[in-house]
Amino acid sequence: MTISEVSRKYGVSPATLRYYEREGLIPGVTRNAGGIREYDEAACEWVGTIKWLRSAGLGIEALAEYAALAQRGDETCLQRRELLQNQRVLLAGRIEALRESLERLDRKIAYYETCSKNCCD
Amino acid sequence: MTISEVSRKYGVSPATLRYYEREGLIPGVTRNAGGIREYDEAACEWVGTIKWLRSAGLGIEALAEYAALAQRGDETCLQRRELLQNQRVLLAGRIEALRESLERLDRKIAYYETCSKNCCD
DNA sequence: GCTTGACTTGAAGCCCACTTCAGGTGTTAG
DNA sequence: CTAACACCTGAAGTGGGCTTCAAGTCAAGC
Repeated sequence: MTISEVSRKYGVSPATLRYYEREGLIPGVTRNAGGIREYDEAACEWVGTIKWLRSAGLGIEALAEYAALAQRGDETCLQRRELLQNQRVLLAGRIEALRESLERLDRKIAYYETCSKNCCD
Repeated sequence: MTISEVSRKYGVSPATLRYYEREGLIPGVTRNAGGIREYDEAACEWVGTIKWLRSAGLGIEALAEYAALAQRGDETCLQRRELLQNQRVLLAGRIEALRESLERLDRKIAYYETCSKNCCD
């Protein structure tokens, strides 16, 4: 697959794909004779994985670490699991904080609905 | 209250308080004879409100708009409510997306726990 | 042979939300 | 008198995560 095909498939811009690769997030992207990127099945799936791990809040650095571990093979399974577990804790915390903010926002909106002056804060 | 007192009370740095004020987020901060900021009760409470609205995901621009509306008085109640309702929708969407990512992350971690090769993605 | 279009690279730019800096003022303590 | 300290200002810098730019390469079509 070419970069533009992968781009279309996952909704990630070519520039971002190049950026991810530079940062070591997508192992195994090769070049053809003319120097053009060639994404094989595995590289392509990495893009998908990275995309959703990004949406789970993992930063570029954490993903680079994860990708580096994955490249070292099965012996790093435990470390990768730990990495994801740490990220899971962070994510759960963020969600909980947002959930509380949402509740508070709902209470404030409710006050605005019984619009008696400046309401709660 | 001085800036450093407000800073301590809400855990917001003096630099950030000045920044917020510059951006119009904290109406009604006055200066004493020497030009030093004087936060009255209302200004102080604004800081608290802004702090949690920030944590609810409102950006500086939205907060500036909100503050501007609030300064125009009770007649802007409806607009403020709508602003908050729009932000509520955004926040709920973000939470839902994160919740889905968390579930997916949990599934991936579970696969790592029955560690048979590279697991799901 | 020449243009077109998709690709390449390194470097610079951008947005957001601050943070840091440089230089200055005003009040208080010794 | 001066040193310390908390404050002030405008401007520049930072970090994360891209995005844009400039300049170049290559294969295909006319």
